[in-house]
Amino acid sequence: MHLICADCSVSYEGRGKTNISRGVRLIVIKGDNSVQIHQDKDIKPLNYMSHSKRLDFVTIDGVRHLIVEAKSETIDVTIYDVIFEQHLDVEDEETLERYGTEKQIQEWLESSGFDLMFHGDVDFVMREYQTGRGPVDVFGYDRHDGQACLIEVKRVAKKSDVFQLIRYRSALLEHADDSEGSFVTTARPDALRVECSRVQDPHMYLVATRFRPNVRAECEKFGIVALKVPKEFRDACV
Amino acid sequence: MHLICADCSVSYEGRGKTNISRGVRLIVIKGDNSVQIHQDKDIKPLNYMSHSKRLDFVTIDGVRHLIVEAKSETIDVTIYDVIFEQHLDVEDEETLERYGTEKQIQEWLESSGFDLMFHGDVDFVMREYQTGRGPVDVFGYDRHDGQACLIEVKRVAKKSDVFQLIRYRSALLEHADDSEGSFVTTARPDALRVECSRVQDPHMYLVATRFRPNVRAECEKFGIVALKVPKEFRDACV
DNA sequence: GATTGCATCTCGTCC
DNA sequence: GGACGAGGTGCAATC
Repeated sequence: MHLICADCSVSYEGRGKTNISRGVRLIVIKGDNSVQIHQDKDIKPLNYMSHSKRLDFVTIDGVRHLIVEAKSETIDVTIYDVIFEQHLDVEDEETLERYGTEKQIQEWLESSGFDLMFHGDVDFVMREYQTGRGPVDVFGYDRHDGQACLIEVKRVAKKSDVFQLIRYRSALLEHADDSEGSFVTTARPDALRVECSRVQDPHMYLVATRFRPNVRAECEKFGIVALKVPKEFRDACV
Repeated sequence: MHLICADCSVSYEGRGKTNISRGVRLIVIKGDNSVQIHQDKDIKPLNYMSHSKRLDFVTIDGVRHLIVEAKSETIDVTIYDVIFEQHLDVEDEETLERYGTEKQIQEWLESSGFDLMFHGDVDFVMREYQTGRGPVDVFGYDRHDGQACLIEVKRVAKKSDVFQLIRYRSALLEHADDSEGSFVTTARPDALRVECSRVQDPHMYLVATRFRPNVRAECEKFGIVALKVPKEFRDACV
């Protein structure tokens, strides 16, 4: 890792186009050739480049430049004065362990949380079921009336997730008109089938650890059941 | 700005939950009390905190900890060994100037680009018109048939933008059923009106500097006109 | 290599 | 302070 604190100006051109005039910033050049230029505030760097092809220090008209180039992108750092410079040996093979992600909620539902979540009313069928207008996170069916259950899983539920569920529902109904036989089978050895004739009014569920304000109300408006992930999940996440 | 290169382990709990075991990393503490912990790869920090309320170095059982706390979030950095430490005076008031943003495309359309973009077929009415299911970026009306024009502006057009336009269209049609008089007026001094009776089949436009693959095809399927922002805009962006 | 969708998204902006 | 949406989003998983 190469740290430079310098009085510099930066210009970028590529996917977008930016300029910053002269100022003192921290330049971090990492072992993977990624570069980031930080101000003394915010998490995000002012400028950056993740997969640079070239990385050169050149001198133009007696002024030092750091030129970072990638496929169709360039950063030009004009370095007027170096205040501090340091090379560091930062060896670290560890990877971040995450808990409580959306994927883990889905896995927990599939492996053990389903009955707790739906009180035994819904059977798990499969994940990532293709509705015809994008895949719904979890597909189930109702034990009582045999209706299809569209279950969207989110860490934080937003209003747009409500609309997404509605889109899935209408796509499913369109699909039901077209096809003759039954939905879904491959995911389970027992070839659980949901008869098309019974997919007249798919149930919709929005499962999340947190609901943004108004989202529960929005759910109610469209007949979507909003369910909070119980603490049993969090406990299962070590 | 406070830089520490240290052998450390990090645990975070709050919005999510993460752990990283021992390794050598760079810790950056900025003047706004934000903290980030970097490996020697990637742009994004391994862990971070943007608006911390407290920031303490404490010693527990002879081991130094950096505790960073925000409202319902905590990072605990266990510091086993400091390899390098430095305080830097990074003063920089400059802000990033961006060019070619979505907002700038909208402004360019409104101020001068509209006729170039729509060949004089569409009149500009207003920006951020409320369709009833979210605001469309630009609202216009067709000079020839008087139909409402829903114009979505994107830097990069994705498939979901197509669906968004369709949602706006159906919301507009619902709205047209409900109301009696006319749409929109306040934005222009000449009180340009679009009669409800004429909003039977709103035109849809997707304006972007770049289209993801398949998006143009998707537009065609739903009768949306896909328009590329001309180079005149980029020239106007200095 | 291109695409898709999550994220402790971050960050501005507008209410 | 919350909500909403853009982003040079970054990044991993998937095809």
